[in-house]
Amino acid sequence: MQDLSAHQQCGDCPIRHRAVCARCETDELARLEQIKYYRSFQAGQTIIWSGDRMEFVGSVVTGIATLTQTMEDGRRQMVGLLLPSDFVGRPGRAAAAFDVTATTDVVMCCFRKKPFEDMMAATPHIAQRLLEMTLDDLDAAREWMLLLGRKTAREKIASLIAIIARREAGLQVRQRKGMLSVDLPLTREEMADYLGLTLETVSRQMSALKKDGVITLEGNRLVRIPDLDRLLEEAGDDADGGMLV
Amino acid sequence: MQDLSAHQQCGDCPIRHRAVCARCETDELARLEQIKYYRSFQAGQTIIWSGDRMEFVGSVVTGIATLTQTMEDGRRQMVGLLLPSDFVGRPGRAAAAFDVTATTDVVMCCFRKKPFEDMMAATPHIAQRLLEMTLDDLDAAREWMLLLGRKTAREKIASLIAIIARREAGLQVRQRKGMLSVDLPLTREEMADYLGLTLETVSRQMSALKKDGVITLEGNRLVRIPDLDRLLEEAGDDADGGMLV
DNA sequence: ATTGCTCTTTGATGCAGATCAACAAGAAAG
DNA sequence: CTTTCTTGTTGATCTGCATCAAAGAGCAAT
Repeated sequence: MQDLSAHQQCGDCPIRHRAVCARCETDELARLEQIKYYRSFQAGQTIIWSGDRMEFVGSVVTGIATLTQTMEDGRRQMVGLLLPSDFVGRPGRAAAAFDVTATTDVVMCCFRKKPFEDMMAATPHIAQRLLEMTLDDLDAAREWMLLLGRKTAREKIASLIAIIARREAGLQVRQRKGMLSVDLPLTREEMADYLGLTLETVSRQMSALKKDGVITLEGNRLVRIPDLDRLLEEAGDDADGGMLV
Repeated sequence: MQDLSAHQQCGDCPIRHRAVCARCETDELARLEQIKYYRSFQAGQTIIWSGDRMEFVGSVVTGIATLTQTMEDGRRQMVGLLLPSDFVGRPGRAAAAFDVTATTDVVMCCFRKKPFEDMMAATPHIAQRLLEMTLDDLDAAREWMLLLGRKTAREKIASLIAIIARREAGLQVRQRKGMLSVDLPLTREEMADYLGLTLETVSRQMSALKKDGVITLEGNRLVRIPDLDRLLEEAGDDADGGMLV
């Protein structure tokens, strides 16, 4: 089920300025354009199985995917949420360490691993950008460790909503005018997997935050945030939300 | 309290082949040698405060340091354990995101940030190695997310011992001949901060693992592991311990 | 030897979140 | 319109770990 029809120009790409190719000059981009190919995945489909040989790396162009780890007895923990422009795969490693699953329909811009590695060795701009993105991912993972290890269920939910709001808002921390609203890209169960909770606890805490006026729900997915500061307070973050750059 | 007397040659450095300089040629090493300087920190001393301007980056040469995050009400979560050869600091970022604290006496090989960044831009070997190390750190952080989000207290303790054993053994997963023993570099409280537990729970689970013959204790710090497979089983990891490379 | 540390162990009790269970609300299929 | 499936909500109960509390063990200083 692959849609290979789209032969988009890199210049028009919606993630051109944020993905691993962000720093590339036009000639470098032209070379990438030659080796790239698009793949589409349906919602629910597994993109990469943990332990499998990785034959490609790539960027999420549209849609949302998750990175998860599963124990033998079935306990699951999501270890990353992949939004458009996020990079998938690890150059220099043969086997995937985590499952990658499409949560919505996903289009990826892929490169076979070997040509990409060669390209990376020859193109410092790609390696530089990948380093920058990896350092960001590492900081995000470490923030998540605080959440998983020390926050209460209520704080976890508030943090998740705040983080998704921040990422959807294009990294603007504050946006006081008008009421923020966030379209949660996750089911209750996926939220639970991300937060280290059960889906019942997620549901209960969502209801509690709604009852206390911290959020409003419109359907199951659309969350409105009347007061972002209030939400951040509930999240237990210091006021600035931890954006340093 | 800085010991600046040691003017070690990079060629003799104990972390020469594993640190950020691992891939450097002799001429590159010579340039690094010119801008490096050593700093010593006493056990318990804070090396970097979260939020402070980072004026230097560097590698742990000897000793053990921790990376921690603290909430306003005092809840703490360790987000990284820094052993010799690990890199501290983030090129391209002005302020530190986490506290770095010396757990034992620590010697660091430091570079002022700006010269190091310049050097990195000019020396692909350094950037390459840093990318590789950062990707490893990211994988480790994600493994830790599974531990924090889904493992029981007993599994957490077993996992910690297994991971430290693996790192101390120089990344050899198995070493069946003779009994493994591990010198825990952490107090019970530090273990608790790392595992998202209280120190009482850590103490209880250590006692339980000892009672069940999974480990033996010699003093408070020295742990002997009669059967590594048994320990890995208790850790809830799949048998291979997750080493992919 | 005694005092005062810090670190660790162990016990008693309480609670946040897991587990078990039932039901509601759409949405898609017949 | 009814059936079935998926997803979410809510209630009742259980339990693993936190919390509160006290005491032991090792070690340095006096």
